[in-house]
Amino acid sequence: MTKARQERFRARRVKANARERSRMHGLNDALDNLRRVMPCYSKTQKLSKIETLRLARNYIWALSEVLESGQSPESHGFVEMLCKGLSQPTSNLVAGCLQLGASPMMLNKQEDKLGGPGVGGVGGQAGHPLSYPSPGLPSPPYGSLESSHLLHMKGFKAPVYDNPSPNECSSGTPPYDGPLTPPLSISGNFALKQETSPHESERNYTPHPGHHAHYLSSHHYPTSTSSGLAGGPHGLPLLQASRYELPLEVAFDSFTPSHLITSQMGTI
DNA sequence: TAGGCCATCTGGTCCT
DNA sequence: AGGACCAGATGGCCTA
Repeated sequence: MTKARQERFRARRVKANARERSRMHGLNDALDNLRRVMPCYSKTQKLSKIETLRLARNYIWALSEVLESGQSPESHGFVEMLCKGLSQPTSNLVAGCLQLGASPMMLNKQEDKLGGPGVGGVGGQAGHPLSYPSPGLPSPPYGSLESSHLLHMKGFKAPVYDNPSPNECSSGTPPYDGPLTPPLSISGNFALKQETSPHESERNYTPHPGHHAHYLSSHHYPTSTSSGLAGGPHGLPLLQASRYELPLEVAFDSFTPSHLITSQMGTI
């Protein structure tokens, strides 16, 4: 191999690396967008990639069940569906989000709220990273489900998977054995216009950057006094922020489960 | 220190 | 040839 050829090869490799980085950044941006529409989203306490995908699958599945069977999204079954196959920390996180007031995580949210910019409130949709196809419709279920749609569940118990099946996967989360295909297509609900990540154009290559986000894992489990689900930091989408900023009464009044259903029905 | 999670690099494969 | 996609390897960061 001549030196010139070696240089060409090297240049090609460098170019390919840059493309690969860019591709993975795009993938991560998409994953981040997915995180934002999950029932429990926090910029500072991110779900891991795998847990995000699992929760997303469960979320679609659970919403489909709600639509098909008329089951209340406040039901225990709904929460169980959401938590199916998730790791225990994530299950507890989801359950904690859905319990709101009683949850230690919500206390953390409250703490974060105090340190936040104070944005939010009803009608904060304009700041949401996703634009809605029908501005006149009630808020989409995502972003408010965990607080408003299950907020007043009384006596709700978090489904904790203490005894995962023997064939659980290496990450410590049990394999999902439920139906993989939702009983009803709700793809329309997710046909949302994507916006380009604000960081996309300004992202520069930094080899092995430090990790700034905390991912939910067994180590980051929010029962720890120091961690927890922090919410409502600067830059939170308004709708997202509203979940943390709204007084509970407002959240109750504004986003009832029936709103969820009608919103869902309206978009189909 | 171990384990989990991540970003990046790299070579292989497939497609245009 | 070059780009997209994929999976394995590697090493860093973080927490218990």
